[in-house]
Amino acid sequence: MNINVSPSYCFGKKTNSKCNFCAVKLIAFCGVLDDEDILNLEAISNETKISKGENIFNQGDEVFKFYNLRIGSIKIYKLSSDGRKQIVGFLFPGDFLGMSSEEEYSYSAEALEDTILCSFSKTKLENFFIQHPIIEKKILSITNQELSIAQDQIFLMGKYSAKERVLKFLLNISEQRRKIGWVNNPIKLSMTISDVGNYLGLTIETVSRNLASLKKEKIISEVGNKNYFLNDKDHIHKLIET
Amino acid sequence: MNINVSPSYCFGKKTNSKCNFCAVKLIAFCGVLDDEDILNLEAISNETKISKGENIFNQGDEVFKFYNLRIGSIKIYKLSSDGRKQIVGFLFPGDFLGMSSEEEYSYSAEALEDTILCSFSKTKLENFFIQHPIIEKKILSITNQELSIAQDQIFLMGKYSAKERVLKFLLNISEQRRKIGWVNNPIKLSMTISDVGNYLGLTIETVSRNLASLKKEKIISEVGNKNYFLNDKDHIHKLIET
DNA sequence: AAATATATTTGATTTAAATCAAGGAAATCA
DNA sequence: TGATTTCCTTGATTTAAATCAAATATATTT
Repeated sequence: MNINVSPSYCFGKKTNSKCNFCAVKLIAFCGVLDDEDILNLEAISNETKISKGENIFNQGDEVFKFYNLRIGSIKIYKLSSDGRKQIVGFLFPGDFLGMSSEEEYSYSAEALEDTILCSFSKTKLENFFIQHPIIEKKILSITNQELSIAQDQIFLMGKYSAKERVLKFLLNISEQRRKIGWVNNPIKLSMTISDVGNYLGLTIETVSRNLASLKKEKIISEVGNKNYFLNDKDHIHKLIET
Repeated sequence: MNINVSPSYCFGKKTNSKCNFCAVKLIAFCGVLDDEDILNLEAISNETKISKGENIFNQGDEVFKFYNLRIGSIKIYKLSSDGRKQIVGFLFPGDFLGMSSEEEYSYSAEALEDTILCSFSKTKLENFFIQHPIIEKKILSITNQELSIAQDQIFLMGKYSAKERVLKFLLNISEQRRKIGWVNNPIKLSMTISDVGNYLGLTIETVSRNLASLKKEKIISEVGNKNYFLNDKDHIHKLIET
């Protein structure tokens, strides 16, 4: 018996649970479970650590695992057979990762910084879904959210100018930080300008020039390297109609 | 008792079922249900007819209904507050429509031709999901497929030239026709060139010019108005790396 | 079937962003 | 700590696609 555990946290099995003290518990897919069920989920989860620049999985690999991002950030991208690469999303703490409509992952996932994930065997988590329909419902809701984000990105690439894209990107990152309860202004970017450009359908040079011009117009400030402050969010929101 | 029903189709309740004779049954979300469950689904479904140019619902409307497209085709699009419009997808027979991660529809849906849908009250269909987990699983799979299609579109808009976009669009339509068991070459387009351009992030003129140039190069032929024949699919697939 | 409206094509010109090029700043490595 | 690599910025030039413009074809209405 562990006598070092603070009595105030000592309620039955909860004591041994990492999940109940997890920083992303409330924002992640597992947040819909009660304390007992979360222990059952924890029983089938493992910790996976990925170093900056390493891939979690590659497009075309057979789907064996699903992941939940706990610490760090990830870019997901698609490759064409002639070597062109398109980043289709960035993932942050709390985000779920790895589900596909096919037997293979439809994109690759690379850590933008040293990253820690919860990993689940595909079959075990799918069985867990059957026992706990609430979590499958939550995954469906998350997938619909991702679809909506992807459709917004199609809008951006079809209708926004380079300057609007860059500004919208900064707003999106800021909004994402707010949602997970982080400081959302200024925002320190974990991805390179090259990644930002790739994601937005622009070249590095165009992103750099537009960031420079936004700084010149005092719409944003750079406070430390790749750390951007959005000076007047209301004004910025008016610049980008949604 | 209906004595006019052909005996060979006369197995219990199935007799009265429209669903069991539905042309899109096998490709639609309801195709995973057995004959008995499909009758239960039919009991909560209604037929909705929409004329060409009419909207099924609008972006921002509260979600009251889900739909399954039976006959016709639909464009789904997003509007920004300054009036810009971006088509984010086209839907065809068998496609499911109307689910959102929010309380409101995140896009508008307009019929490209006279269209017939099965409609379901949101709450009734969600209750049906609880009784029939297999169908919720199917909806999750469909949503993941849609996400993958949206990510492919992001790739197209970020990395493909105008000519590649137009050719890929024709290939996609052809592939979609094949999947639902229709003639997939030639393909008669139900959307305008303006819609195609909007969807691909191009102007009408650019689409028209590129179709003309593909015709000149004998890669495609136009056999009747907006009816395109893909002359050598193997060759075309080599032109567009995936 | 003619009249009107809508959709498409083709040409001339412009332009936003890409490409080419080179120097400077950060990050990583030895 | 200095060396090396990777990343970012800024300038000059090019280019693919947009825009502007007008004619033609198709669809819809009367």
